[in-house]
Amino acid sequence: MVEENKIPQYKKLYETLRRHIISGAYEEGSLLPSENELCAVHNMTRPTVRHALESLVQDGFIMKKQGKGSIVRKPPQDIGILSISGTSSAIGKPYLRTQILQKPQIKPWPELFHFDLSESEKDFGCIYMERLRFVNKQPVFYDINHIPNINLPRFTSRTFENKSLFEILRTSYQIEVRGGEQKLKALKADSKIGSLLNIKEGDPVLYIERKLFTNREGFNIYSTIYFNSEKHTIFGTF
Amino acid sequence: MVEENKIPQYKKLYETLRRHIISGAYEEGSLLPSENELCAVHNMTRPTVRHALESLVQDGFIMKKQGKGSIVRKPPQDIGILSISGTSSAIGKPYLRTQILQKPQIKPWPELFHFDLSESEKDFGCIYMERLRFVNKQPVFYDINHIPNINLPRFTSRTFENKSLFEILRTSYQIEVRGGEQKLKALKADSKIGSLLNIKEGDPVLYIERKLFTNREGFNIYSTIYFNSEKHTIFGTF
DNA sequence: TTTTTAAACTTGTATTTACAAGTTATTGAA
DNA sequence: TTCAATAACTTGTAAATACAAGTTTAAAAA
Repeated sequence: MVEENKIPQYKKLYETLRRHIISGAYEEGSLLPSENELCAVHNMTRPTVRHALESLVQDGFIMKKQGKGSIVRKPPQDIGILSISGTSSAIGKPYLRTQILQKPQIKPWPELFHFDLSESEKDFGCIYMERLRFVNKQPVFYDINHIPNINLPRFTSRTFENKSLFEILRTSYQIEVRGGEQKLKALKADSKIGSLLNIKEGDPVLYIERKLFTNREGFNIYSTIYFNSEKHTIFGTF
Repeated sequence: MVEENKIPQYKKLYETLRRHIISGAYEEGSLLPSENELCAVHNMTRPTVRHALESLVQDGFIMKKQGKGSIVRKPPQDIGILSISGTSSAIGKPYLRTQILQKPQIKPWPELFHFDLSESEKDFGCIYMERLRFVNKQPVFYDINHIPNINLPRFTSRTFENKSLFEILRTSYQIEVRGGEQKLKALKADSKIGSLLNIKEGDPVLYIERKLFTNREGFNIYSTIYFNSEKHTIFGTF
């Protein structure tokens, strides 16, 4: 009878609540249904519900208070790239458009790469994609992503327009970002970056190199980001 | 019979294991005792032990692997400016020199402030200080700090040379940073910043505004940072 | 009316039990 | 000896239960 049921219950509840919070079903500062109510509604026991809520706390979607309840926190709408929680919902949807400059394609790893690769990562190729993100029709965000091509069926044929790369990895492949490291600096835009981000050559841009660890052994995501901070800032909580 | 026993068992186990890991009792990459062993040794049940281990995972002290065990991770000594920590650990200490440009002094809050202040913060004045940090005799780091003047006896007469502001707050006043929010952007250096950081006017600098929450209610630390990323980057793990 | 008390919530901690799933070492057969 | 199957580990998920502790609400007493 149970067949497609590979995803743990607490994770399904996590996804459900997360979706509801992001979509605005719960007011910021309001209370989630109590643990016992969630038990009844979703037909689980309290430890399972609490497991889901703990993940939501960890990702900054709720704050718990003993005797009170779970308070909806609604993580920053804008670019939460600096915090682990925000990475998937990096940009608030209403004002954001994502343009795929380079659809995901399988390539060998670059000769000169900013980070050291594990053997398993080297053996498999990498999936490469470039995106440009717009806020209010202004380009603010140019990112280059390298993802090891380890068991990601149909990945290159998926559509990423207005969808979070991390959301797809998490919901379709059960790959979750567990942490990472990053380097930041301010750079002068060269002609390519300048034209992509619609700023003058020589103007300052925020440059970020990131390596994101996931729950899958030897599976790291590598991103290079150029950010136009003329009218926007990168926001992060920790 | 039970009297002093206010701290939950899982927390005590967390502290014990954390202490052992930091002290070096476990080799990096080695395995912690299995959950069942920990149950037996500390006389607790597995959920309790797992609760403690989850906290250790969250804090980066171990990595768990199904079927294998809990792998000791020994988190970086210097956490870096982008995660929860003070700026003094942003860069390896040996090469860092700190110059106090403006000794801590009590002032009113600025008229125009980047962040909203709570009432209690407004009522008390603020302590203001400016620092310039050098790596290899090159200035890389200029920071402006605003701290609410709430019960910090003798704070302005302390010496901060080569000492972490956050270390003093933690050890002398029991104030710990619990989290925060920050905004980042790339800016052109104006003449003042350029001369301070020894770069040309118009060169890009990394600009950071931070609000740090502490364990004391209504006590937040506000910092503005200009970073010379010509030869250095800001590194962070999360 | 105001204050205090108690009840009815909420989340926090903890035990006990069971089985699933991944890893490693051992055993047995080729 | 070599390889494959198995057993004995490990952590992961989940249920059912109990009580502690903090918060809110409503009832009772002043």
